[in-house]
Amino acid sequence: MTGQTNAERGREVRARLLTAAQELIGELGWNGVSTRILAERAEVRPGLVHYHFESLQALLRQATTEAMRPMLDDMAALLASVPNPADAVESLMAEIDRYTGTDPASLLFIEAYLAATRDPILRGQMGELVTRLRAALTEALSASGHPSPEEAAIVVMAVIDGFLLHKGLDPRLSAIRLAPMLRHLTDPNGARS
Amino acid sequence: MTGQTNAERGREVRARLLTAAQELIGELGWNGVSTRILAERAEVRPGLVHYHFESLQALLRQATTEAMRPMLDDMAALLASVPNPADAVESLMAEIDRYTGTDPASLLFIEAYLAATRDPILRGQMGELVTRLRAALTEALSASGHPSPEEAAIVVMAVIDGFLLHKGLDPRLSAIRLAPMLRHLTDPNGARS
DNA sequence: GCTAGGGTTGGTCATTCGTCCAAGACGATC
DNA sequence: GATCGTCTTGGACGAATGACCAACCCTAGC
Repeated sequence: MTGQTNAERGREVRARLLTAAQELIGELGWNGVSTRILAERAEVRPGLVHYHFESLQALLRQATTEAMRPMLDDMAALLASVPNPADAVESLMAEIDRYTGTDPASLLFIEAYLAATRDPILRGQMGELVTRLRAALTEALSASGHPSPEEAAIVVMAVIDGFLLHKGLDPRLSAIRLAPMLRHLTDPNGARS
Repeated sequence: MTGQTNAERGREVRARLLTAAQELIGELGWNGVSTRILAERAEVRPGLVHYHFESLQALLRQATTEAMRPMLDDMAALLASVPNPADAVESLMAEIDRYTGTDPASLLFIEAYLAATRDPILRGQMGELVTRLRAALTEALSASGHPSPEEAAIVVMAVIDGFLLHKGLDPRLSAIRLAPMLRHLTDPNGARS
């Protein structure tokens, strides 16, 4: 049918399985994703799962990190594109309002945090990603003259994930409404004791 | 052996199953708790699970709300016991440092948020509990003259859960270090734009 | 003393699970 | 056009799952 080579089809199956996993982790939960459901969503035979991946856990791990990395990289890029990190945080909050807290993308992140507490390998990979973004935010806050950049970075990152958690329970919550408070927190002139 | 009446033993079995569920949800994840593992932890025969509870989901729901309610009530009581809500928030942050983010108690909460996005009944019950605490915090902040009490309450609650999420990834994180920032956020004199 | 009813037991039911594997299919290389 | 390596298929394996049930135990109340 299509002029695909043998190896190309293999790569595509890999990709389909990974994106299917990214969707299903959010929809069914980390432990709710089975090899057969995964294969069905990817429109692939169940046997292929263990041909392309060492185990189901390994597949879920890879799907998670491959979903998180570009997202966090985008945030870091946003941070580097504006002179004042407080502006980056504000546009980040606006971005967050496009998620409901019950969509697969949001839930994938939360599920990943939980799975990381039970999977040392995943914990290492995620820890590196998250720590790197937090370090970038700390750096930016420090450069803008913030008196306690590391603490502010921790708070901002905690607010983002915690807010999504709560928005899943109450969809009426709005992130952009919190922007003034966070600006206050991240602005060098506002966070003095 | 013991002078237990028939109904007393039934009540005890119920209680044992509920506390076992509270432990296991955090240890294995919401979907990782099975009737047999649950019964084993509670030192009870597997058949009793479906005698005392309508379904496994119903058991997990009840275990979750019964664990959350006293915890949130304690927070509300702490809030009511001091004149300045900023003081309550600070001692709350000190309390949080007693959790590692990987202990069953912390993880039970996070798992519950996730499960609530897939179980409308649980969502309703948890939503009520969380909304009530947030309302109490909003009220207290408002009474202390905070310019935007609701937003500050949302941020504080998000920070708490989000911080636990991140602490699971990086145990070195310290909550009490964030106290000055949150005091700034919750103090009526510090949060003016 | 006897009976009614809540509590308990041990087991069964059909499904689903993760993992594995022999056999076949396919495209690239010589 | 034969051969090689990669990819794919369909099925199998033992183990675990949620739910259910008839039979049994025990105590409270008559």
